[in-house]
Amino acid sequence: MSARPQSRRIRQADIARLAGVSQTTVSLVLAGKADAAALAQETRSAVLKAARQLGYVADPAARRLAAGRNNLLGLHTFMPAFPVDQRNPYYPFLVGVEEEAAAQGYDLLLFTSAPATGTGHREDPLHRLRLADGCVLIGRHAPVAEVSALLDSEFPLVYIGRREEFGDRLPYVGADYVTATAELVRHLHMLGHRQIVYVRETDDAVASLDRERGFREAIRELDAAPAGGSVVRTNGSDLTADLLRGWLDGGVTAVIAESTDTLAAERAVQSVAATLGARYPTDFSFALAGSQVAREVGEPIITGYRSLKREMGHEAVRVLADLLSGEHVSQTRRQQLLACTFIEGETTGPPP
Amino acid sequence: MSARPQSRRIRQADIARLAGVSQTTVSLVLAGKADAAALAQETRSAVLKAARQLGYVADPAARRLAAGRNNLLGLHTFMPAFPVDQRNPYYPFLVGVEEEAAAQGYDLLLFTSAPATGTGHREDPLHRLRLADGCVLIGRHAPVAEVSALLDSEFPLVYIGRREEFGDRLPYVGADYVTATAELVRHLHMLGHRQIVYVRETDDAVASLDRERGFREAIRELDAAPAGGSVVRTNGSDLTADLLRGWLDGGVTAVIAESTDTLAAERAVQSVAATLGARYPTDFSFALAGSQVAREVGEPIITGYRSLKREMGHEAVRVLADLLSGEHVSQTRRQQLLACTFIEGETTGPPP
DNA sequence: CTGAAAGCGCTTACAG
DNA sequence: CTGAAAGCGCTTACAG
Repeated sequence: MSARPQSRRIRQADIARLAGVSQTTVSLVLAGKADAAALAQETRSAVLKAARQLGYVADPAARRLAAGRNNLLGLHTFMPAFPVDQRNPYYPFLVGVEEEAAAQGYDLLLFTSAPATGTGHREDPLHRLRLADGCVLIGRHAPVAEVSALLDSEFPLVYIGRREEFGDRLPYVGADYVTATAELVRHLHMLGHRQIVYVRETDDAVASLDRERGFREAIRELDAAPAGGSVVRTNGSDLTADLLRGWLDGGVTAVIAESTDTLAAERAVQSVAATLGARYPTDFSFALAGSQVAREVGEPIITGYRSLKREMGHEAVRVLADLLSGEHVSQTRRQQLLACTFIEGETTGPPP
Repeated sequence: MSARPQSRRIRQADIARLAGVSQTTVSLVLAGKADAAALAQETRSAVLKAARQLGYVADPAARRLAAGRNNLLGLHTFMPAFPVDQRNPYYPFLVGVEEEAAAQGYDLLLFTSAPATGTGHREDPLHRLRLADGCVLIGRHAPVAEVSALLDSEFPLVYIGRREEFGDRLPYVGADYVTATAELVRHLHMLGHRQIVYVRETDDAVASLDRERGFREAIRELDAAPAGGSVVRTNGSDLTADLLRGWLDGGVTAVIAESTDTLAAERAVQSVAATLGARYPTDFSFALAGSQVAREVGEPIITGYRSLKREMGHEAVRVLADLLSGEHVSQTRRQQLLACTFIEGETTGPPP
């Protein structure tokens, strides 16, 4: 027994029969193309009336197959769960993408299910993105082979977050972490800090590389009053209280923790600081290369920066829509970085 | 110029040619169905090898067209903007629907764009829901004609929220507002209140009718120590401080405000109470038939009840998925009400 | 001005 | 054990 809905869908052929015209004519009228202008007004109204009467809606798969598009924009995140929970750091992207998709007149297809289809051969889960006209992608890591395959077939894709694995083939809307992180360092330097430790994730996502680069560049440029800066990688559990103690004893007065979706680095620093009973900025200044996800009542505002996630979602959809409509999209817009907003919090101040 | 990829995709026919078999055989092998077991082992390996060699990927649109289903679940709210904003009272439904859709292996189609088609004819906006295999509906009011049309064509639909406009034709997952509101009244009665005013919306959504019914029934049942209960309708602006003053002077010691997505009743009461400088529960007890949307810091917790929105989203998708898979769904599950959770807040206490 | 026909890339009875 | 054929519901040349 097939699992398809028992109600036979209304097809163009049904409309054609009711209106007394050919199925081709129905297609022409409903497509609203230039060709339709050539059709007699009464033929058109007959078709439209019949279509309305029957509650016709085109089958997206058929349309996609025959014409190559269906007015659907896809959204996929490389995560086990879709970021529909508001505390998910990716949630604001979803809001932005949804808003702009609606504004552009596209419906949004959320590729939520992880395992793809149930049928036999293990195929690339990304293939089903092709059901939509184009797709917005989000995620700290992008599977290179799968995304490349999609790009090879010229499937329209826009990534939220800078990517460099695909050269100029993959359009993206990213955040300028390099500049924002450098700004953070200059802020600390201005406050008087001369020994800063940067704690980061162990994995080399592009976003992590960018933040670290901003840190290193800023340290290097501060030649007027040279600052020491060291970069430490942590998996979250290998950062001990003794280690932090050692840094502070050795003259370190400020710590920057990279803020990613795993929260590994920031949690690690916060946890050992708590063990030490250290207080910000009395004992040392603490800042995030990124922003606080959710501040509990009573907790201090942590210095850092915020990327304009919602706006990134908007712009990603705008670029995708332009790509789909065949408009020329300049290279500067195809791969752009949006500035972050500096957050001056309560955890940074003059060195002790 | 068509927007489709110029690079011709690899099709099953290409594999068939390379492997020296028919396209049907390729389909059989790649589908991995039971039929494939019957195929000679060498035929299968030849096909698989060729497929791998050519980098074959099935076209999802074609597959879905041929198989007759989309694997798409729709979600539509009868609102101008989609409740993707976390402060929207419908947001938790979205989360629940998304989670369960993912769990059931369906992708989620958000019908976000208001105006439907881009092409000519002005059609019923609901028609495009048919794009999915089935659809979850949310909203205080349901457009009867449009939803009926969908039901007539046996399009699988599940409503979140009780509906009575469609008899037993429309499956739903609602909240038991009758019981919850009655419980609220009994709570106030137990505290000693004998004169209670119930302030509600002016429009007769099903949810509003249910809450009022719970109020009336509870008042009627409290015959051991009879309580007075009156129902007042407000559009939000016609409730004056003098009116409230009059109630209190007349012996009313508790006010229940209906909490809907418009917030009309609860805001009206809160606002005139503020004008009067009244304090809860010192001057009178205040409760919501529903729950506080967002509590500001310093504000009291308001007594009321919470519907299990996320769970309602889950169950709605489960019912829809069962409907789609052709499983029998019992009538008690087709139209069910989930119990609400009582919230004992800080705004109710003994009468002054 | 309108229709017959081919074709998009698959699945699925049905033959043999 | 395998293939020819019909068909899913559209779009799009191409005829007339």
